[in-house]
Amino acid sequence: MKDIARDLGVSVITISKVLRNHPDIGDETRQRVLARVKELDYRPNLAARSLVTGRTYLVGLVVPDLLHPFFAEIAKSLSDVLRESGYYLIVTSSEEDPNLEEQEINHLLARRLDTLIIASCRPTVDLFFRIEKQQTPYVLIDRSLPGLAANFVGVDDDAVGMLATGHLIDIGCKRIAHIRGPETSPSIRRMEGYKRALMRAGLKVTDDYIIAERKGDVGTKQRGSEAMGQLLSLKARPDGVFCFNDPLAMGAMNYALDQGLRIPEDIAVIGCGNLHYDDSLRVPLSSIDQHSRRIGEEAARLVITILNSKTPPKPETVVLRPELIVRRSTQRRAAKLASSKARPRL
Amino acid sequence: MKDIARDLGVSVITISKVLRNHPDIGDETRQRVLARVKELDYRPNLAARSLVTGRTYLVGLVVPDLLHPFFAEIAKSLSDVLRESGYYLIVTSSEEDPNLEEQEINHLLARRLDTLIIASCRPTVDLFFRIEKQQTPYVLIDRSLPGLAANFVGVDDDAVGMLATGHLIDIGCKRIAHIRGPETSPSIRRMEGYKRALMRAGLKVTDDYIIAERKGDVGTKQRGSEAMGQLLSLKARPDGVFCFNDPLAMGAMNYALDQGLRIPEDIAVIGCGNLHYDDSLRVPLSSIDQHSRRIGEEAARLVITILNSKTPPKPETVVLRPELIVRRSTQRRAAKLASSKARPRL
DNA sequence: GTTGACATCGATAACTTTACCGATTATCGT
DNA sequence: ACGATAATCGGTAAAGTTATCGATGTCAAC
Repeated sequence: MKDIARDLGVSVITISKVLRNHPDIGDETRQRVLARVKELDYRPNLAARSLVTGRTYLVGLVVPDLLHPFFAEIAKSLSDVLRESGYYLIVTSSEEDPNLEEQEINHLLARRLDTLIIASCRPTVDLFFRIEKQQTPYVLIDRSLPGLAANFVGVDDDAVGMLATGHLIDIGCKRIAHIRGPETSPSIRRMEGYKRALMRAGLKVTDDYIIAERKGDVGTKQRGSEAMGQLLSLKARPDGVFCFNDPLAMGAMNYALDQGLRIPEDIAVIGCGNLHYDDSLRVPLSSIDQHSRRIGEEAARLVITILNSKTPPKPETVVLRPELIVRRSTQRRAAKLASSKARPRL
Repeated sequence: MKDIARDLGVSVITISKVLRNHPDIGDETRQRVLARVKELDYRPNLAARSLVTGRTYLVGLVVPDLLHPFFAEIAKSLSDVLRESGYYLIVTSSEEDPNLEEQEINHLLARRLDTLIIASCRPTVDLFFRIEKQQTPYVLIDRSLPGLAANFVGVDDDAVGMLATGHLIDIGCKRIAHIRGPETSPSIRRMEGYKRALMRAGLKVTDDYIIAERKGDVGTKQRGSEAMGQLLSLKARPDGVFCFNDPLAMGAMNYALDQGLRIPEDIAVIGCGNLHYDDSLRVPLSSIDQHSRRIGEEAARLVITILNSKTPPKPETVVLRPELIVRRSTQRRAAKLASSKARPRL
């Protein structure tokens, strides 16, 4: 910047103002500066700018697994929306490990990011109080924490459980099992929805029908397969399964099919996530769409709102309504199907 | 830092040295400093550090599509390896648009990132010369550019084409078609491999059998479906198809199956990428594994090597050997199958 | 007692940019 | 012609950290 200023016989401050579209500068000077800037292919040092303005124009994203299409889609839509406002995304994965998550968040805090977006696997709220003490705004996505008044964007997981289970009931299932996810709010809520739907239909909740996620996360597809094995070995074999997410459902379906069972005739299966390949599977998979893209977009919108307001606004909660997508894995009685909009995407 | 220094009656410099494990500091002082640092939950301002050291400990990743599992897997493995060395990843998507890619790279250059990792969709090399002028090291992944001596990590795409096409020939296909990808080096090379394998087997190359990627990227699965439609309308219908990647193959298979064709009996299909769900599809998909995780790991290793060496080392090229994974979509003659190691993952 | 080696700590300057306010000139109404 | 207002530009200081080198103290060796 000094060089340009010297070359043009103006001050460094003038250059700085031109670069930020400050209205102080006359048109002629502005043009001369811009010309020279382009000539030298000059770009201001954003680290120095951050130092004095206190803003980095960086937003941190912490997810449990970048490979999971659900989080990948969120990352993508987040990145798209934030970019339009000049913010960039620095992503990191917690691998579903609370300690790693803490470590990552600590590092991101040191970088003085403008906001954090977190799909947390932490069981307690202490870490988030620390974040608040640092004055760093944050937005929780997908997973909420009890007793924490924070910005949150996610789907109504209670409704997810009810919708999926209710659908299985509608098509005539009597013994409905549930394969759970990791110990976080979505898994808990979806199970509650599952139980409520059963009770509402006069069916009783059987503990044997609820398969918990194991600790060592071995990869959800294989886990789904194992869980289905467990279910099929029961005396009263279930005739419908609601899986926490689609990879689990894939594994579960594979196992059942390999055992010679028919889906949905012998056992119906429904997942959650509505992933892109659901309609291309051995048996196209019914699922609950949780609007992952919109979660990203809403979170981005929230972030921008927060960063544009002088004083931190009070926490906002965005809860999206899940949507039932019926495919063959639950198409047992054609009569009952009102909304069979299997939307083909990508 | 000033506060801590004042509290402890030492200088700011001492604090700084302790924080960076500089050997200058005595054990007792070091402990006192660390205690106070922990007490205040203090973290040094990395923007200021960047300003004076000239390093940001940030690595930029530019990919055409974050949602594509291939790039998602690379992002994940990159992030994992880089984190161990204290580097973080800032990711951005070019949406397969050369102009957007340029814009993104410009922005990343302004941030003075330590290295860029790029899966480029640019047709020319000019932009990369600009990057070199900025002294920012970079590593190309997946896609190389002709006439550019740069660091590169990717798979041997010529071998991919030969391996896939050769496999189709081995199982008895006579009229082998190819659905291409976007106009980048992998697509070009794979087609060359495809042609060479045909010629080597004494089969002739038919232009009608080569379907080019359309400009407006509508989502590869649907594109695969359309391409298959085009192929099936030919007088001499092909009996084998090699698809540029697995999503294309999925779409192609869906269309063929919906038309009542049998896979692989009427038409065999092979893709590339070996994605996690390949073995759960309507017809489990044969594929070429391009070792996406290792691409990320090797790229990360390269980055760390570059950043640890005082002077920029001369460009390194890492070419991985592709691996054939046979599944049902090409299992026509059981005899020929030597390496049917369908590796179940996730 | 002097020398040298080593361990420990600090002073100064620099990195690049921007916020804040003051200075200068031009324009305009009366 | 005068003061007032607006437009345009610049000076000073500050942001939080680190590199470099110099300063001090300790101890052993001769």
